[in-house]
Amino acid sequence: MEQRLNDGGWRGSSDLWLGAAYETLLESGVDAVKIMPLAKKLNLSRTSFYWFFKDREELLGALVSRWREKNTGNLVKQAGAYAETIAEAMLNVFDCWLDSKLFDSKFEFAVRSWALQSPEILVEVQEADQQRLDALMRMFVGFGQNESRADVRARTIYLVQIGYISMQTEEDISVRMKRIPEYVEIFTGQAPEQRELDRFFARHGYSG
Amino acid sequence: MEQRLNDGGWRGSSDLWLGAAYETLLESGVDAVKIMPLAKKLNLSRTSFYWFFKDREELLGALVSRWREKNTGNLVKQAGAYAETIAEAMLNVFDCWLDSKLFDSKFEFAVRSWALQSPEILVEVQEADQQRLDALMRMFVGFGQNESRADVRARTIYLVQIGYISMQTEEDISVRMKRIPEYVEIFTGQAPEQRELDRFFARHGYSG
DNA sequence: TCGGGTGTGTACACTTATGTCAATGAAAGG
DNA sequence: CCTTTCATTGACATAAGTGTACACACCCGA
Repeated sequence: MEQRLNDGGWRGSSDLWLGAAYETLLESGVDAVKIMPLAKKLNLSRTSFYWFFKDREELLGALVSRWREKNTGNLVKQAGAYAETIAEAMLNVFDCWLDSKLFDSKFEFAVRSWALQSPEILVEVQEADQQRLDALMRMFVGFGQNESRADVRARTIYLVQIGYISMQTEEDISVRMKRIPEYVEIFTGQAPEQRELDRFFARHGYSG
Repeated sequence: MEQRLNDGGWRGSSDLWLGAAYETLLESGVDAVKIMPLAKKLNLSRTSFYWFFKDREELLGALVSRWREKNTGNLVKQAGAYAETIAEAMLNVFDCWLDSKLFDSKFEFAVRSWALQSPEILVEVQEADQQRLDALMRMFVGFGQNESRADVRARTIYLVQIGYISMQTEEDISVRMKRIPEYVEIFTGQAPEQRELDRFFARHGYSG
């Protein structure tokens, strides 16, 4: 093949392989994350992988770390963000579902599917679920809901989102925005103020 | 090996292989549904598979048919079942989530994960989602909700369930039953009557 | 300029999967 | 009994993946 020096620098790196693994995981699931195909994708020799990672296991481990660090952290943060009303707090959480910088839905689904076939990953996922549900529950309790009510409401919004991810729908942002007010009312039992909605729409660059 | 005649009859059949494939799909995902491992599981020679199925593709196709025929049908049926109030109608739908004869959650999740890596399966899943959402929406419209409200409510209950499945939680039936009244109220905006709940609990053999 | 660290590639040994083919075994009916 | 049908098998050819060993090229600092 003889294409060394093609871009003036040295090619490979740990992140290159990890990035390719990430993409493949999202597109085709864990079982497709194999060294040979990744090498083909990157136009590198298969064996050069072993310079950066001990073996395939180590690569998969790096993938899980990436997921853990991104998704759970931001959701917990948004659930605890400042808000005057429960409706506003709810909209803060919705930020996650609409901004891929805060929550990576495809990654989330890929990892959950992975958990199907790996007990270790299942444990990871269940720990994440617990942390996220706790954060949402604290949000409702903070706005005066009793424990049982807060538990079911926290579950509802979390499950709706996990379900939405699992549906793998590709919808226009405006379609989703139209449903937001109804969702807020169902989830919190309280309709959002127009100014709360306006603030929300504005920060997502949507003029409703 | 030599264990032929072990149960008085002849061993193999199309259903035997399909059954093994089903179990493997649920435990480990599509990529684990391979002929060699199935043969090992069944203690049969790998090649005898090809008497019943043309190839692996045909086996996977049979698996999808099984899923399609079971899950969507029952959900649509329950959503259209007789009910006096919206709360009662809701409880009819809940039957699916609590009775594995009506809806096979693990199968559902396995197929959805499969859809991640196969466009054909993704199409199947999305068609199923549409049919199910439509049935739920008709239910709400039938009880006097307007279109937009019915749409969001239908989505909410469906997504909560898909999300629940996707969480792969193993919970005691009593834990789930305790949440039922709250869910009914959140989903329909109307609390269920005690007699409605009693009828529901009774048919699931639960004395709340 | 020379040598050590850093990447990369070729060759090898091994494993697991796929699907075809021809041979065979058992049960059942005439 | 002999043939047919259903069911199973082992041998074969092929493909795709894993990881190791070792040689080679490139870059930088002494």
